[in-house]
Amino acid sequence: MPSEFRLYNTLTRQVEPFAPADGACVRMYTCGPTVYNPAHLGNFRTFLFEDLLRRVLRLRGWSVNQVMNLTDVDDKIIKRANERGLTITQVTNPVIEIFHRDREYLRIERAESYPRATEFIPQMIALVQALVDRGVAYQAEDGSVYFAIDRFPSYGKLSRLDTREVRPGARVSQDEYSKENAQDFALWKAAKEEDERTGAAWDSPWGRGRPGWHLECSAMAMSLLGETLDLHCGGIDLIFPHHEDEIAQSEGATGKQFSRFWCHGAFLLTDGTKMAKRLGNVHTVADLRENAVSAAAVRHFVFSTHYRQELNLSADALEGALNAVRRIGTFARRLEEARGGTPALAEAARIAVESARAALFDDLNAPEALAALHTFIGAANAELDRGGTDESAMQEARRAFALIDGVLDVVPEEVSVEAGLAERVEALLAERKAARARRDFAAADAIRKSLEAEGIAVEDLPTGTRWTKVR
RNA sequence: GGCGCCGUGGCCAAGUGGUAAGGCGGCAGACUGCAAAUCUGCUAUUCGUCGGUUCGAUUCCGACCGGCGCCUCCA
Repeated sequence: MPSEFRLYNTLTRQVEPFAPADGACVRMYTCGPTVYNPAHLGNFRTFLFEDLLRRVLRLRGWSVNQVMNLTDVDDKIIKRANERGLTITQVTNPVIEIFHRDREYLRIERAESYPRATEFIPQMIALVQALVDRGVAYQAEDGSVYFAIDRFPSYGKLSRLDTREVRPGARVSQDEYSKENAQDFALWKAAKEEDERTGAAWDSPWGRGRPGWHLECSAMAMSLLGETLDLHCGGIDLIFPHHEDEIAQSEGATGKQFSRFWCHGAFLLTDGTKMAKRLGNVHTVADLRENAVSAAAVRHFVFSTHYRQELNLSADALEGALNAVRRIGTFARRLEEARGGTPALAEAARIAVESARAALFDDLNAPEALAALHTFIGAANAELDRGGTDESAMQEARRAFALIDGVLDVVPEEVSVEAGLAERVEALLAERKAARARRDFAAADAIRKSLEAEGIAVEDLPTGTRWTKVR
């Protein structure tokens, strides 16, 4: 199947054809979490977008080498470690564990590597050295090393911001470091007392210190993926300054293009505003689990809006996703159990795959892929109602569903059944069957109602009665 | 102040210079002892407002109104 894959590139502000430079493996770097606090759903929206991207890249036929960094040394981590009398590692280790648990809950595929900033200090120092050698970085009086943006002419090409002036209304930097130029950013920060105390200081040619935030990503990306990446992704708020600075550092050191494509996911909002820790309106994966919001529902919710569009988290939207995903789950089971199909089923399957691929390859149009899936489910259900004995049509339908769901991954998980429950339910259902046989529907309905009250759905099918635990 | 995004039915949300996908919800019908699931039909003469370009605009341009984001903590 030919189909060109197209992706929006922040560098050019256009949707462009994309393919990996070597034609086979996409080398992508995705900015990961700063691990001082469990990541919130806003962070996960971005990670979900990246999960979608890597799955679509594979659907297109490429392999993927994804790196997601874990920023395990930074101001907030040091602050927290200091407050609690811990080392930064003692702060970050448990948070990293939570990150992976949340990641798995949301069915976000494991990236090929999760480098920790603290494990790449030598590479970072080498990068700073290269920049100093090339004359685009300097050590200031405070001992820190800064990148001199006016010695890097293309600075600003990604964000297209006029960095010359800081206007009224802009947040003003309260920098405690001394720099030549207000826009220069720290590559290497001279160690302070609390850095030493929390294990956040390393030896370097410029004295004890620690890496600047931007430096971490450049060093890890280039160490693990080479000097020119195919793709670099993150949240839209990283465009400036983080990604702009990464470009400056990396290209300033190598003279080569750092990343061919830059992709940014839009924000997740809560109550109409950005979800951010400092605004105190964050929701986490833990909140979702408490409210029995399945991963499938979250994915459906997130993928129902294009990744470059803001998305507002609301109870109504989540509820809608939960219901939609229930229909998908019912259909998935029905597909497994069906014996045969019809020619029209096969035709619907072909259309679904074609539409979903076209949508996904067109700048990750997940909402449209979801629509293709739903349209397929409607058509397939109608055909299945009609019966049919065509085995190959059935297989084609299963393949189509597996292919699309292999990207979206929106079938709700089965609710686990605790020991002993099955026997108890079966016993009650036997009683109910007897009641129905003697047409004592009041008794039969009472049993069904009591089971439903504890989260057991009872359905009478032509083939017999089936029960499922729904929560 | 600079830069940028958005405004589509009750809710969520695609999309296109040629006459509005899909989901949720709701209503009616089929099926069922009744339900559930599923199916069928209905649910925006209209895409923030006002102008302009055009044979034709929701889609292009301009203004305005409303919401949001970035301008060195930030997914």
